[in-house]
Amino acid sequence: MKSEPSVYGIDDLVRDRRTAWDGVRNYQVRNFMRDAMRPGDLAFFYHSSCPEPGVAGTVRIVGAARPDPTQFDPRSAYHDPKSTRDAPAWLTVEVELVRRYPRVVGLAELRATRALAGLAILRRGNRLSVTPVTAAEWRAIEGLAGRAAG
DNA sequence: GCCAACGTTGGC
DNA sequence: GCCAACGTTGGC
Repeated sequence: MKSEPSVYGIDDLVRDRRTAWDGVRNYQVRNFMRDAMRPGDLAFFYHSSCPEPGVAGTVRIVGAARPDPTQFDPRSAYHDPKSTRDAPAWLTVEVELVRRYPRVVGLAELRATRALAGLAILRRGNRLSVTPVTAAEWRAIEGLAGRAAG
């Protein structure tokens, strides 16, 4: 799950412990949250569009997808005037912090790891803010996170 | 700031 | 339904 740390980063989640993953305005990602994510599932927290892009930690999904309240809020940057409460266009899931990594596992390191050659987020042109991770990819990244940099 | 890539929009 | 224009994303 990608987020820009200048908007909401892992340190914000350390403070909040849990948060609504709101503001998703992409249909593929909405469907993924609705159909593929389940309470108890684990996910990586990825920092994007920042000086040090990479995996910053892990989170757990703690609730089923529900309508994203920000779509109804005219004051929100995520307001969607076309969406109605009868037929909400956008969903959010709740996540809680599992672990903040001692260091960010950087993009270059991810790319240099053979076990991550197929990682969705590394694919050219990938723009989805939520993408699937295989069990093997999960283990590989956790392994990198537990290792000293270099 | 640049650029590639992709999703969305809207005219036809 | 096609497709060009446009907006957004995200690494560099």
